[in-house]
Amino acid sequence: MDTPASADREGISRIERLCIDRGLKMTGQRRLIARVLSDSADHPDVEELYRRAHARDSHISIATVYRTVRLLEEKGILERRDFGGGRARYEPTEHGHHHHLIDVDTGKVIEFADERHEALAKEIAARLGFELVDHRLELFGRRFPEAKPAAPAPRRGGRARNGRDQA
Amino acid sequence: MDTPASADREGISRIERLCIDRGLKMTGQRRLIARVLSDSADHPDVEELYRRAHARDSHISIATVYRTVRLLEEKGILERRDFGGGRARYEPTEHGHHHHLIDVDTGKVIEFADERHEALAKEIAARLGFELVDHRLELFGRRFPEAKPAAPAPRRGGRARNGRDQA
DNA sequence: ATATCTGCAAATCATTTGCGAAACC
DNA sequence: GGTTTCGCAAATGATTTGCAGATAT
Repeated sequence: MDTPASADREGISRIERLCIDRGLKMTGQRRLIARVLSDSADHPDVEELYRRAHARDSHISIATVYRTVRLLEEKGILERRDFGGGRARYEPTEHGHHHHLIDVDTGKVIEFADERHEALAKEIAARLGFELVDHRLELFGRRFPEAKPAAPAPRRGGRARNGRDQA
Repeated sequence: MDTPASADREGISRIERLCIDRGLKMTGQRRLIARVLSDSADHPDVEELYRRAHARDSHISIATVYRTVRLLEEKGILERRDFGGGRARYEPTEHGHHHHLIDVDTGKVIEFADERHEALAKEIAARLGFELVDHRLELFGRRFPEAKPAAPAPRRGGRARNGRDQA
């Protein structure tokens, strides 16, 4: 038997632990969202988080997911990302400074870190007269040998439009 | 007398030239927006472009600015940027691959280019099994010696919220 | 002439928020 | 028990769009 990353034997998920440590009031829905987050290895948007949470307990509303995700971001437990596509995506704060490579065909996100890049960024900022507070690097790439299956341009109504489209 | 970058003696602005070259129908409002863009050295958002255009001719609507800016982006004349703050910002396509340093206190954007970074990005993508299609690097920094004047957190209603706030 | 563009207002979309009811410490 | 959170629906803010009239080629 393997215990999911979320809980050790019906216990407390990693994210829930962090919430408790910061003194957050743990409601059922927060516990649920924490568990969903702990089980997620990807970078879901709010809609997706809601879907996953709703699947486990349909008594949760998307407004609560929005509120919780924002709260956790303010508490430094989550980080908001914008990869284009008009929706914010979230990932747990943790693993040191890393960056993202977005597969332009599938929208999949791959994480990576690179020491040389960290040093270079700091150096560039200094050259311009700034102390580096933060930085982000996003690579958009295509899997090496392959013909892409010609993705249809979605162009859906309303707002939402950004550098590139998401999956 | 110096001629503004937009037009050589009542003539055609740089951006308008590009529009004509791509065979766009040149209406008065497009000509105006083209001129405003040609005169802008910064990275204005649509609201700001509308303000600048409206100042020259109040017979223009913001819907037209949105439509034009999108058209020019599709034609490869403009590039859309997202520096956080919930509004897209635009800059003319031109000067080779460059990146941005955002002053976290003022929201000002400084452009820079760095050969070593270009090479490094390509190398990282390759290491991960991808051909680099595009990439973006954004540095967030604070001017070197100085105490920041403690900016109040805006937190305005509605949507709009991103990594960092804009100026 | 005629296909395209513009203005206006209404529609969308992601996200936030007011309010009374329910839950946590 | 009092404060905080929740669900719902309505409000927001950025952006898009339908439609009738105005325009560029």
